[in-house]
Amino acid sequence: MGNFADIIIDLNSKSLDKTFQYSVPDDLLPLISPGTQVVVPFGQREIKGIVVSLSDSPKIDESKLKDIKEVPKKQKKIMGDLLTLSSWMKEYYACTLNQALRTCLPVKEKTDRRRKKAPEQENAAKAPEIPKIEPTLSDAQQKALDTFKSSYDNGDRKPFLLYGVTGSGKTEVYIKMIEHVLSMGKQAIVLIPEISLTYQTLSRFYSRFLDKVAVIHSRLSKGERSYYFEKAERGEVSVMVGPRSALFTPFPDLGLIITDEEQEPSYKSENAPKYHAREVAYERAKITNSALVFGSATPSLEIFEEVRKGNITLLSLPNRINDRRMAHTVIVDMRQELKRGNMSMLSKQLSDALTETLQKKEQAMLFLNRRGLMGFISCRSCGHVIKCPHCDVSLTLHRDKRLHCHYCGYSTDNVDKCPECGSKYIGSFKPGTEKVEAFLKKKYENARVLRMDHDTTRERDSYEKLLSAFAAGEADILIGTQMIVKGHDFPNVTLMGILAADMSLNALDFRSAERTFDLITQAAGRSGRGEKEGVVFIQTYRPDSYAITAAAAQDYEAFEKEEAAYRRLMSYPPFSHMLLLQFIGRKKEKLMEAAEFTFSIIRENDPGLFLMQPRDAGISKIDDEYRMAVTAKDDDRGRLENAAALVSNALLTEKVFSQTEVFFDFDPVRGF
DNA sequence: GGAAATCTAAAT
DNA sequence: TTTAGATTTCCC
Repeated sequence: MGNFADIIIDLNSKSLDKTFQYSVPDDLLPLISPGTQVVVPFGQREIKGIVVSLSDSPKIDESKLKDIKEVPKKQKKIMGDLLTLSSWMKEYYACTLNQALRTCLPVKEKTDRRRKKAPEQENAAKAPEIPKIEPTLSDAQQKALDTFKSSYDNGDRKPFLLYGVTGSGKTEVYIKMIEHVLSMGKQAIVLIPEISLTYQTLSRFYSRFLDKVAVIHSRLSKGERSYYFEKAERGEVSVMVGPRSALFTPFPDLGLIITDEEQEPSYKSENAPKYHAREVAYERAKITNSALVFGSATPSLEIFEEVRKGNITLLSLPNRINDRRMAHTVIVDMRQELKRGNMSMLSKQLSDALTETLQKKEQAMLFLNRRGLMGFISCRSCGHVIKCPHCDVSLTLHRDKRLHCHYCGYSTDNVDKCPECGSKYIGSFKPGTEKVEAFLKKKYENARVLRMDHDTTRERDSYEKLLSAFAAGEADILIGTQMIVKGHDFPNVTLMGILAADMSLNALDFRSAERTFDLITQAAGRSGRGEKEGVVFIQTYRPDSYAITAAAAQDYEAFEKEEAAYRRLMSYPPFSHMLLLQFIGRKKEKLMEAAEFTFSIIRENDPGLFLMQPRDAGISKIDDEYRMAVTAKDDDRGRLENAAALVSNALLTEKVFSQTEVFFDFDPVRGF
């Protein structure tokens, strides 16, 4: 019985997206079932694989079958529900089964010998420090919790959206929801966007769940992550908090998945399968009969549309706890500033407010989503822009007096004359965080300025160090990119300046308004979280755009209404589905042939499908690789899955694809 | 993903 | 005709 095993080989190739059959030696028989990781001979060498099914008969000539070599001691057996989830991902995202399995089994089995300290001791050390406060819930919080509980107890598994402004106490509601499912002997997963894994949020989970909670984040080594997953599997922890990969925690009896800040783009995976944690959470909850909760202050249009259709139950937390007021917001029209002769990056209003804030010994945050000194060097005579020789992007000047590419890491000396026409009138435009930092240090001599961006947070723990230094009042101004706007709670911050609010608005991407609204709203939420009232200045060249005005008014519904109308008109998600076929390769001509071929076979197979002609990607070259795209749209996602499957099969047989890599991205969240 | 097998073209 | 280099084919 079951002497033959169908195995997926753990090699990343489209041509290996099928099972290979092996015979199971008698001594290994009791160890093997679907989901077991094994080592098998494959070609000349030995490769890992995963058993997906067992059978009693060989499907090819038995003499050709090889034996399974071994079942590794430290073996990662994939849970039954994750195996089901993998097959779903394969179809839904048009990836190989191996890619799906790797995603669901994200930890390589190589245990890190150099683990510095046993992670559970960290927890134990942290927990007692923090008083176990159980705040009494507000009426709205209590109501949300009661609705969840009764629905859960009734076995109703309709998902929830916990919709509450920043500071309305969502975390406390999550904690109570988790306690409820834990009391039933189940386990819970809490997804948080990478960037908002702050000490403040985490310490609340630690103090309430003590050693029952584990936290994973990208700074952990493979071994540490593996260690927590094993604890989860053995039932030693019951709550897993982490970024999208935490979704695949192998809990034996999962009962609840919470996705906080569900609108965050970091929930979308960048590599195949390009899955969205929101969708996978939906599916895993369905498979395991778990409850599902999304949380947001600015819900994605996807989730809000589901609420509107009645597929998701809305739980509202309309007010900040202690009825603390939202900050006062001011839109500053930078075109007027320019007219008045103010060429500076700070408007008169913002710089006056900053002076006042510093005088009052309060703190200020300035948000600018561009790092470096200057994001653009161009010639005033001929208009030539200095670009990266390997990428289709302009170079950024940094403080080391060199020009850097933010995409491939290339750098070169700054220029003093135009390399095209030789003119010495070569200018720099678009200041970045470094420039603002330098400017502030000069203008406000006595102010202590901290900068937080990709460049100042490279080292391990530097992120936490910067934040805790600012929280401790060791600086007066924090200037930073989007990593400063999420989730942090600095009670002494009373001023937030958003220096270039339309930057994300100008991205050539149908989600740019949504992203802009979200960033501004989040940023605005940083100011005035303590006793003192806060103020927010939004500097923009497009003061009338609805993303800006709605964010300034902290009016989600107004924004959602406008944006939904636009998306509906253009048949963009969530009112339609989109398939973005991405072509990447070193040979431009080959790429074009592949894209054109793809276009024609889809067109031939489904003539009625909305399909756009092949085009260059928004960034047409990165790291010497050219990029092209073909886009399809349809209400019926299945129709797009069919198109993807068609292309996927063609990849195996058609040699036009030989020099080109093709990626499938359904309902993309960022430009390409 | 990598080794072996097969194809391709240009050097002898 | 040889041979290195590029491309394709297998792998249970």
